[in-house]
Amino acid sequence: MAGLRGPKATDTPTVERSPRTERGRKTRRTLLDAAAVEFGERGFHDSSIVGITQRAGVALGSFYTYFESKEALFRALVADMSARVGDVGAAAAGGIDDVLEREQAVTSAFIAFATEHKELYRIIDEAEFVDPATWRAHYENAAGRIAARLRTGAGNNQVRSDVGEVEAWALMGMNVFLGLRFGVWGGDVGPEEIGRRVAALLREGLAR
Amino acid sequence: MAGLRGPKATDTPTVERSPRTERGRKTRRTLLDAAAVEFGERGFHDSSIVGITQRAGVALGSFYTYFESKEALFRALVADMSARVGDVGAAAAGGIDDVLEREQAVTSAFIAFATEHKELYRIIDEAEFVDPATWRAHYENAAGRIAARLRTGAGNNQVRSDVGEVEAWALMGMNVFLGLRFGVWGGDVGPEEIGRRVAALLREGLAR
Amino acid sequence: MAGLRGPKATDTPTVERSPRTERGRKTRRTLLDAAAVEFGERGFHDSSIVGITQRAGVALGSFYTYFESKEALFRALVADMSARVGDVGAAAAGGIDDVLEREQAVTSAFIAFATEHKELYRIIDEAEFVDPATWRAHYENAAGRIAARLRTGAGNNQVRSDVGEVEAWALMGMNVFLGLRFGVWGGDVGPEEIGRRVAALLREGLAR
Amino acid sequence: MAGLRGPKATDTPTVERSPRTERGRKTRRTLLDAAAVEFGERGFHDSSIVGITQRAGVALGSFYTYFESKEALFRALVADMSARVGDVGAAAAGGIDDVLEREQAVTSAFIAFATEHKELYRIIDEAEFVDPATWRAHYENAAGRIAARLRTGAGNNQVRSDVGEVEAWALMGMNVFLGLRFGVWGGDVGPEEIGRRVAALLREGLAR
DNA sequence: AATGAATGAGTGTTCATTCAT
DNA sequence: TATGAATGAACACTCATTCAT
Repeated sequence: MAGLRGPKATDTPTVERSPRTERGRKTRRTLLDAAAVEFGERGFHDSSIVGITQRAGVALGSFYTYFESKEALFRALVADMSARVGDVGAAAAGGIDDVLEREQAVTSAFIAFATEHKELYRIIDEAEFVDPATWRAHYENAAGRIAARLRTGAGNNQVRSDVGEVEAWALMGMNVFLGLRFGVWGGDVGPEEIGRRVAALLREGLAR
Repeated sequence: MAGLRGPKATDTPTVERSPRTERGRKTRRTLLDAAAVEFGERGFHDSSIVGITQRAGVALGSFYTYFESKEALFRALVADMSARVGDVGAAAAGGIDDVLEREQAVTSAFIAFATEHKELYRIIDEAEFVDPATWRAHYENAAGRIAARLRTGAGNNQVRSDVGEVEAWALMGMNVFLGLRFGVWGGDVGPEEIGRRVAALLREGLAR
Repeated sequence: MAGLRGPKATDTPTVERSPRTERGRKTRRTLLDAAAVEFGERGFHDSSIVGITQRAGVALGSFYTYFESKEALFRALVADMSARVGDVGAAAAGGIDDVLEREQAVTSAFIAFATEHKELYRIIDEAEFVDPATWRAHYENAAGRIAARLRTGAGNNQVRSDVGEVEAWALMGMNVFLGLRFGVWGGDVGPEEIGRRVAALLREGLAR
Repeated sequence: MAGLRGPKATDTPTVERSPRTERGRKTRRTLLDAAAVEFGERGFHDSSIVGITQRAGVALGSFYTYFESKEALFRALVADMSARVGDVGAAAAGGIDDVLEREQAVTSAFIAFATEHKELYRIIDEAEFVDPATWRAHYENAAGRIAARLRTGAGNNQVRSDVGEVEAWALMGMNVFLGLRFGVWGGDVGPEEIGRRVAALLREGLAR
């Protein structure tokens, strides 16, 4: 990422900055949580390290004991969020055999998660600009997981045999936008209802 | 938006600084085009006015003859993109009576447009952070147009009578993500095929 | 040079920052002079850009209109000083045929120059740490010029035929240290007298 | 020296923090050696306490058990180097009665020492900026020792009676620059040969 | 309209030093 | 003595914006 301010970077090899004591682990966690709030509220560029450390009740300099840079912190947060979203989906899907029921459960769970974590979108979305590679990987992985779930169904003769990557991306797009509209922004339609409607769409389309 | 730099910001409401002469109109256009490229390549924050004016072959100071601020320029670009996307949809939909055929045409047209304008997403997506109100309005409008199109169909008894906002957002999500995956990123599936598959999904769902 | 503070450097290619207007040229000169004083008084690391611009009566940001970095400014200054020392020597040597008379003139002129420009040593000496390549080149060039002058004499049978690089460096060392002791630090022995004594040493050694 | 960072600096006069145990003495030595390498490689300002303690395999905090500050450590190193250079000269001069033979021996020994200790110059030279008083004292002492040696010769009628401080500084300058050029930088002329040539210069000058 | 020099608030990062354990 | 987490002052550098010409 270009355009950062300040003088040259040193050649010093990047040393792992993992805390060695329990106290250290706690401080690192505090910083991560404060950062999630700050980034969620103000976005990456309008967030500042001072702001984050003040929120965390930690000295400015302590930040660099735990993270290499503002970007590195952001990346850590994106990875965290990405993994949590994946977990939510996996948990919701677990143990359901019917493809469409399964997707209904995943959609509902995801909407619920977005409702609870309004900062999710601000962080994942901004990764497009701050850490494009990770951002792209996030969606490719998610689409891959959806495709895999659908394929399981295809093997079982539950969905049309030509269902593939296009449908996976379509389904992901639905979930993401419904999560934005009815999760993050809020509204009168709840996660359950959204799940049901997506499932209906997948089951029979929109046609009368 | 916080975090702006530089001398006092005026509170004067943004009046379009419209050029009076032909030469002026040309300069303004040059700047807009340069900005689209710069923002598309580097994002809002890593783009600079100097960069844009250099690309445009215009003196730094001249920028402020045409735009009130960096943000104002960005807003102009977002509005432009947003309108063009709307136009593309309207043009594609025009004159088609069958709901699903119509959506198929819109999807194909949109994917084709995204393929041609890779900077589209970088600009619309970043509006979430630079100009959230406009960004939200962009999607609300788009969803509204989709809902209206579907409703036309509902009135005609072509789609289920309970199809509403949820389905509109779902459809918009599909289009957006398919445009990203198969338009911007590129791939072996063309706009026509994508349109056909979305239409199939809308027509009969995924179930066998 | 490692260890500078601040974020990453941009990839932006180094554009020449030469002033295009007369006003600009004047500002650049003001900055250079202020820098010579600041670096001379406090050394490179304890000098600050704010300090330099304040001395120059110029805004902080203006600095970067003329110099790429603190280091670049320092390099410019070293080059300037180095060239001036060379000029002083050349001017003093010009037109004198006798080798030893010539060196006497150079030594006197150099001591006088050092007396007038106390910041000379602080700047050249610190280049060893800030810009080692230039620093080394400075001395290699100076030694080369001395060797050339002596060789002229050797060709004329004025000095021993085995006089070479070793003697050039020895002579340079004398001049530098005498310039420090009797020029910069000051004292009761003037440039003329120093020149005479060095010439005496070169003419007949120290032996009785 | 200005520009120090970190929490309040004590004004307590520098008391040597001498280790009480054998283990402590060893740690202190390790730190000194690591510092000589680090300062030699990177210079004072680009060296860091973390870097030094890491090289030494010692915890950061332990540093302050042995040295009051980064500067105090540097001063200790300068003093050490300065003393060693003096010892080398004294050892080389010991027992030689003839003035010029004696200086020849000193020069050769010094060049050899510089060849072996490339960090010598980086440390002494940087003292000009970090600890100017010590730096000046170092050269004044060295010049004083040379003057004393020459005076012994003058008393013995071996050198001209007017030989004094100027000649001492001239000789010191030769040695220092020859040590840099042929010792630290290296080259094809060895210490012995350098000594011989300096002696020749002192004995009869350069004139044919 | 055009030019480009001038302005200065803002911020990421470094690192010597302190201190609780 | 040893450890390593915590502290915060200091500073180089960026760039949107203004303004004299």
